[in-house]
Amino acid sequence: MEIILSNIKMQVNEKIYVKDPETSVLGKKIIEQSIFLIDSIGFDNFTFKKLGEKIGSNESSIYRYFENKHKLLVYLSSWYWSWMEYKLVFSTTNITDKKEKLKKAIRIVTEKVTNDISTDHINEAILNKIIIAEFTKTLHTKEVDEENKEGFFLIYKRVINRVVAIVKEVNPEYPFAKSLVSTIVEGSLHQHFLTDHLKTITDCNETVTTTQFYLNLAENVLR
Amino acid sequence: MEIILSNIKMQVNEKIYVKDPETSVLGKKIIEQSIFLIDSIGFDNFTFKKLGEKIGSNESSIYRYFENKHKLLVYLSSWYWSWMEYKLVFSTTNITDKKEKLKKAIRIVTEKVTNDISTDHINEAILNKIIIAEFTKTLHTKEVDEENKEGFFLIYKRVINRVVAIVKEVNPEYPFAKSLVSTIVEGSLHQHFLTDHLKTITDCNETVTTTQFYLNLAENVLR
DNA sequence: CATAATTGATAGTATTACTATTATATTTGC
DNA sequence: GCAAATATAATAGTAATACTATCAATTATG
Repeated sequence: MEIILSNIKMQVNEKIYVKDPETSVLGKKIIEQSIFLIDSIGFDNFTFKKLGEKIGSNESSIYRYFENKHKLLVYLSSWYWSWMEYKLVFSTTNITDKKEKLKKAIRIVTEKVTNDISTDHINEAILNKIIIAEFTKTLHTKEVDEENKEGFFLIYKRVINRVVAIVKEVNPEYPFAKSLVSTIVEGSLHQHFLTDHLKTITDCNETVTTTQFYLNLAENVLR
Repeated sequence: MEIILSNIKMQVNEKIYVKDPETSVLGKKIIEQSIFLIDSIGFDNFTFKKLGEKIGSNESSIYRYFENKHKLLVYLSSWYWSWMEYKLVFSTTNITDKKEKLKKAIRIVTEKVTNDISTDHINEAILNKIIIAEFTKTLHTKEVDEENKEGFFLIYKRVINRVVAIVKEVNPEYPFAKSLVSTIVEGSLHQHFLTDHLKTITDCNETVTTTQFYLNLAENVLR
């Protein structure tokens, strides 16, 4: 994974940013450091002013890249799902056994990310922590419908539908493929969150993983 | 349901509010109208000033009931889950068949709420809409752990664990009862959200319901 | 009816979420 | 290598948010 992705640019919808952060040093610094800052203080407490101080730049310079912090979070999320799609496609294409293919796909989308150093300025492990803690906020706004029309969530939906296609190969008769996969993808983020914060309502931990739970679930549902 | 609950006060943790809104006319007005206002403009755009204008009261008066809008949302959520617990207990206690009991429980926690007029000043159908759109925000904060220690999410966790107990009656061998139920409860809110906003990644709609999907899921997983 | 408690009105602070302007630095194209 | 274009920094300013404090007016209760 490390070597393969190092030179590939993740595709992110142009409407999400004012100026593409990948095209300049400052832009990359904004992305790199916003990940650390959001992880440490939480998205609600995160402001462009604080980020500016952290990277030694002016608040107004950051506004030239992103309209507001919500769009920045949408950008980070899009990047994450784009990266996830890559991992998914790359590690499932050559598997001929349908069940094995699905197992691999579920592993990819439900496993916690540990240090994958595939890209220079983005720490995927910490970005994964942000997605677990904050991704839901990109969707739960009054503007979802408009932003969905603009294509802000396209990559996320594409990841889901790629897994749906694999599910349908395994069991074409199962009538809830989409709901099953969206439940697995969103649910695994939730289970990771519960493992970290509300342990009394989850069975997942370091030994029994979220991935095991969903592998078992999918197998039972699709047999 | 209507008659039974009309005189029962939902239990909400005292630490959530400054002054119990159930003890005064203004308090009840705050609860009643905040539900309508959050539903119409969204929680992110909701402010105590706007609520004050709506109910013809001063902003500062609202602060005497709730420290901030986050606590108000936690209050509404607690009330909701307390009400859900009531419905759950009431409609499952006399069912002797274990599988039927579980089916009923899943129906209760996954069905969309349509006009249940059990309480005078709280519109449960609209509160259910708020829970679908905003409940996740009560958990996804930097203060989750402290608030969890204070008992802010006790009722929610209790609802989950009541269903877990029923699951264990049906199949004591199944090793992921907690994760299954937390996935169903949280996942059903998510599926309702997808039905409303991201239809391409769900199978649930008016004819094929979220409830049917989860009934099918639970049956397959626990057989 | 007096006292206590509640609510309303006003004012004020710090922070957030921006926008606009201008000066300075850095790139790039010729 | 220099001029022109572009990017960034610094400063200032506005409106809204998220409160807190004070005091007067109203309402409840013993």
